[in-house]
Amino acid sequence: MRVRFAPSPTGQLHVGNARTALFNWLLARGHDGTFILRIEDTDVERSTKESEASILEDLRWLGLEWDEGPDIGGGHGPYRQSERLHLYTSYANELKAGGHAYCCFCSPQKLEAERKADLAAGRPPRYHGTCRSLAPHDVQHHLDAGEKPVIRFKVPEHIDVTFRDLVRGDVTFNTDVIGDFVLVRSDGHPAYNFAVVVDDALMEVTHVIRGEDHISNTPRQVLIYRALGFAPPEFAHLALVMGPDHTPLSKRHGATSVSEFRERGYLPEALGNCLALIGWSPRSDAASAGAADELLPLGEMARRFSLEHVGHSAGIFDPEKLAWMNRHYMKAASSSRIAAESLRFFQARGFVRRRTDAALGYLESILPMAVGSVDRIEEIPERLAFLWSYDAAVALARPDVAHVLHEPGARDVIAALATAIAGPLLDRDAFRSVASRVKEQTGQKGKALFHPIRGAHLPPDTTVARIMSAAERARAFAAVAGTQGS
RNA sequence: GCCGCUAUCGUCUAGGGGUCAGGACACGUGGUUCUCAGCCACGGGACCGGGGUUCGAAUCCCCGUAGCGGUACCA
Repeated sequence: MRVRFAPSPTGQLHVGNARTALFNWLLARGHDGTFILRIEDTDVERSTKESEASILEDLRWLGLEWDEGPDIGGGHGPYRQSERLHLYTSYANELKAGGHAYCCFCSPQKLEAERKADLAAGRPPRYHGTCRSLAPHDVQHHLDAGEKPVIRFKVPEHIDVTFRDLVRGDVTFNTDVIGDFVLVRSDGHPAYNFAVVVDDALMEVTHVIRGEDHISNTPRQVLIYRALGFAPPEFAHLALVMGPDHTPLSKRHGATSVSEFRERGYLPEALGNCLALIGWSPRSDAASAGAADELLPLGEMARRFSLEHVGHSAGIFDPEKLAWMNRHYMKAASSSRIAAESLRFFQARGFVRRRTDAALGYLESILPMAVGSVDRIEEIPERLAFLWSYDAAVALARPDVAHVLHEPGARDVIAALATAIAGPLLDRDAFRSVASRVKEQTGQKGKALFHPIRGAHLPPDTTVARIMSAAERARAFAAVAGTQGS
């Protein structure tokens, strides 16, 4: 089995594409197959080296290593379409010689006019075939005049083209709705449908797993396979990933690229796991299912992955579920790893100046206070900011704290706390006794008791009690109580 | 417009002619003397609509409807 992920380097790796890459990877790894990375950079206008580099980086970050690709080579290279131009030219000539393709000199303006006319008349807009049967000497005439032709594929008329889709079953299109499409652009670069076929055939790709947006391209590609005498691969089209409003996931919905998620402090295993679950379900035994069945490392997913269990309908990306998974994986990760990952965020906050063993060691020691109560690594410094400075006014200004302090009885608790706490520095046990004294005095318990206590602190952790001086605490709590009185 | 794909809780989904339609996230309630988180328990919550086939349809078929995709010298 040979599968490939073929991004075009025109921007950052989108999570939807990352999911496509993931499914390809899972299938290859689960079947002892080969995962190929191919760069589709035939759109010279939009392709950039920077995009290519960032896509490779993001794939590696996700743990989706490839066996053949532009940076590591392989037996079927080169792996950038821009380096395979001679191949497309050669096969285009073969197609022309075989009567499957022809030169077209129609101007973009003429084509656009035809399109509009078709639409206005309620016909499917398609190429009218003006140059389809141009005599050789006419072609030569245009060429001599310096015109740059495109090469079009001669689509057989009135036939059904059926291909098997491993996710959806047989899909049929009639060629009546397919006009003679462009194989090679006037600048000599191959168009997508042509390049994929040549590459997939030459790279001996056995399973083409890609987004559903390619489903209607597939009959064109099948036609090219046939004309070239190649056996088409198996196809599998994945339903797209949408935003909460059921429109394609885009910037409007927040983060959409893998690098954005990385920058925001998500762990790769969380993103990968979450993406895999959109459209794929590892479970088969519903009765014994539980959360643990969804929390799977890449290897385990690969072992269980199967296209038969891939859904047919579009899925909505759920940030809440990602957050849940990220919390899970942050807790599962070693504190040294989280320390290393969080360092840059502490640096951004100005809490840590440079990366030293001592700094890392310190972070590691304080991390447990935050991990488990934040969704993302990026939020950790915020959570631990009190270690660098404590300001009662700031604490009181927090919306969540203000809310807590308006709960019934909160004021009494704070007032009691302000007096009860004015003792020596608290340790865990001392804090406990203070808490129970306040409890007795106010008659509050549970949330009603601890919410205000925690609210008065910033951030919510007992460690504050050890770090703040008694004077600071008394002042802070008195300030809180005073606020309540006003 | 035309062609194609799709349709189970708010979301991701399991299932698939006879089930109490299962799970996860989120949500609600209670428990947990350090809130939040976590953990535990409990709870509310779904088969797009209409026909047909059948003893029986959420499941099969058809038609609608809706969403998405395509209809490029973008991929």
